[in-house]
Amino acid sequence: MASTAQGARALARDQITRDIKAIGRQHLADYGAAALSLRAVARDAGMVSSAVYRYFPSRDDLLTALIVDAYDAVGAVAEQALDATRRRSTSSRWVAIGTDFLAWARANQHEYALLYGSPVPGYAAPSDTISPATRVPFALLALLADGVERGEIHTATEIPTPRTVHADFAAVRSATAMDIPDGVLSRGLIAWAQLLGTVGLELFGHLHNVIHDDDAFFQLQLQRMSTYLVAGD
Amino acid sequence: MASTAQGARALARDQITRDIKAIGRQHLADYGAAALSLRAVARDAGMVSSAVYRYFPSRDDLLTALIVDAYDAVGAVAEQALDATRRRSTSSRWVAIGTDFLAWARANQHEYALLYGSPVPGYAAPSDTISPATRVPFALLALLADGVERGEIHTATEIPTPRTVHADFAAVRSATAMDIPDGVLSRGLIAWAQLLGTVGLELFGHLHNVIHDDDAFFQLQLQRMSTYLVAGD
DNA sequence: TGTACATCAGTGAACGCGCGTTCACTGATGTAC
DNA sequence: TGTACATCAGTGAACGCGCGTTCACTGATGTAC
Repeated sequence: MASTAQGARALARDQITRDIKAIGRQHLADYGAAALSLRAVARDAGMVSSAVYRYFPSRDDLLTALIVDAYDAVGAVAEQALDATRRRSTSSRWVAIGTDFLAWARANQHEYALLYGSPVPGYAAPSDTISPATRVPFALLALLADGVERGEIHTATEIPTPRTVHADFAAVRSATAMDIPDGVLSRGLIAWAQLLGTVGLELFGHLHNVIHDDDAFFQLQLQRMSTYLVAGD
Repeated sequence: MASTAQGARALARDQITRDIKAIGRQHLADYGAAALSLRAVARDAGMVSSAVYRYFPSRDDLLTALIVDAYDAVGAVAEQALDATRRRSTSSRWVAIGTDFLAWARANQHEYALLYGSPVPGYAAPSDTISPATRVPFALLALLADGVERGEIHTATEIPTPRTVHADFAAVRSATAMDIPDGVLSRGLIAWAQLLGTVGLELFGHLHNVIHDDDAFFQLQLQRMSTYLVAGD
């Protein structure tokens, strides 16, 4: 109960805050982040524009709230995929996470662009967004740590990690308390970049007229990447 | 000479067109694509806003011209890297192209975002942009074809290509007249996506406070990817 | 070489638009005694 | 249970802003004879 269920006024406030965010999300989906306007949201919410200021102190705060929600949504998708596949091989878990990630991105194109595309001009993400932003990468790291522990991931490597990068990787290990060797982290970041890159290629239209069966293509690439992730160097 | 050197009026027209584009490019770099405004460009060009309409029929046409220029610029970078490394191994050529590509992206962040980031809201790229957009991918395909011909790229694969994707890949082969096997094309697209993904991760700030030596990190990832590209499956 | 006309770059005012944000206000809901 | 006051959601008007685009115009540059 704590802070959730207080007076009727507080309940109404929470509800309307949610409504405004929902409308904002819809506007994001319809027109994109740069076009998100408090006045338009207010219109759709059936209130006068100044009323929205009772809920969000500025346009950017609304945008921040939407970004946080989006990071949480896609983070939950990744975590859930990780959970649901606990019994499967590391490589097939990678494919599963990637598939769900793409599905979310397709269903929420503008939110995806907001999180992983070019930054919104004039908007500087505040620190509130940092922690939710780590949920997906964290889930991927957990997958790697799991795979290493199970002995499913090839850990030896012939490619040396530069000293400075080794230090950064070591910091990741201690910050997450996950014991993932340099080579595996490097390969993991390749796979993560490849996932983002492929989703971007599809969503932003760079595969138009080149790849026609997007699903089959994406599966093939995920498959290949997952093999590399567990067995490559 | 043809159409380049005509009367003085035509020369002046070309020059001012170039000036306007240069200022537009600067505005892109300073404020981003969504903030590109004809009025602001006109101000900086020392003309009244309506005068710009003598050179570009609308804001979107100016944006299109900038996009075409940017695709041509980065395309030239890739082609030049390909040319300059003709004597080197396929894997080191990949690293070279990737390095130059990143350098261009860093030096032209907003242009990079314009080409490979999220689409500009409300702007639909006209067909004029298609052909310049293919220059980088085409250079990469040429690298792959070269590598295959020289026998430097491992062509066998244990991962089957779905029928529909095979058809798309076959279309690429016949459109480009380059004989690149399915598996190599698939790996090439992984590498291309990985390159875009990694550049995006860096430019859009997702490696902040995680990776500190960006150059070393990028080199490591390029290195690893190039090994996979020529020798992986 | 000189004149008459056509072309074209650039001007300045105006159009209508939507935006973020502020502010004094009204009236309903909640709280303390 | 009832009254007095405080809190707060929502109103409506206003501010100043920058934008894309149009239009009738002026004056300079180019072209045809």
